[in-house]
Amino acid sequence: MLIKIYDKLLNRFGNQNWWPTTSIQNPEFEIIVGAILTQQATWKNVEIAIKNLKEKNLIEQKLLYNLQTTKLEQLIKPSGFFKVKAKRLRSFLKFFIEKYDGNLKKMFKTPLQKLRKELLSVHGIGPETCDSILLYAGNKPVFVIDAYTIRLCKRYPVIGSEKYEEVREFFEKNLPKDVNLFKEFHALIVELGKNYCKTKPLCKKCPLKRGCKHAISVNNLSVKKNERIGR
DNA sequence: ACCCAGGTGGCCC
DNA sequence: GGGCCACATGGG
Repeated sequence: MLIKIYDKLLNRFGNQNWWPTTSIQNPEFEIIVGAILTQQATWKNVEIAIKNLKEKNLIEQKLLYNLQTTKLEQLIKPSGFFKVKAKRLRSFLKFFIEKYDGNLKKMFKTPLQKLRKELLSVHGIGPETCDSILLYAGNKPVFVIDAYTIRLCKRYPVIGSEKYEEVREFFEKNLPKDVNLFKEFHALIVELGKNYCKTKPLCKKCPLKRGCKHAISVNNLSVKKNERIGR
């Protein structure tokens, strides 16, 4: 059933090729930085912040950790919540450097569930950021759940849960264990959410709406006016 | 002038 | 366990 939704979304929106990176020398690390910076922010703003870091060649674990906090704050300012995010980046870097010597291969060699627990215990890394790191930087078969996915579950009650862990397990158990599929599916759900699942009623072209040419049987995925998700 | 974004932690009950 | 709040910039 989930794979059917995936097909509809892929057919409608096309391949998203997540995670977007520009770095050739340290793309996985850039993904981790982006995963923290994109918390409750638009990707456009995160791109500016990453560009600022990149211009100073700071997409590198130890260089970034050695940077003064106030300097870091100024560079990531466009991504919003900049003081909080500077602190969160530094908590991750402290963990990453002290525990794994800033070595990505070493970190991702850790047994998945153990690493997941470690990441979740880092200040500022919650379930979505943690799983984004595991999936997109570490290529681990972990499905990323976000506010859009929860929204989808509310309106398409195949899962019967709106709790992060339960929804994640449902997706992981009911899809082929395919990292690239996980990457694309999550990206497509975000694309759907950005286009159709916000406060406005669903557009006629929504692939999850009845009557649409890509329709599946979903009653109503629209969000009530003034409904707030994720806070 | 609102409202929102690829969340998270703290505090309260 | 759930409900509310702060955090902050840039775009619609």
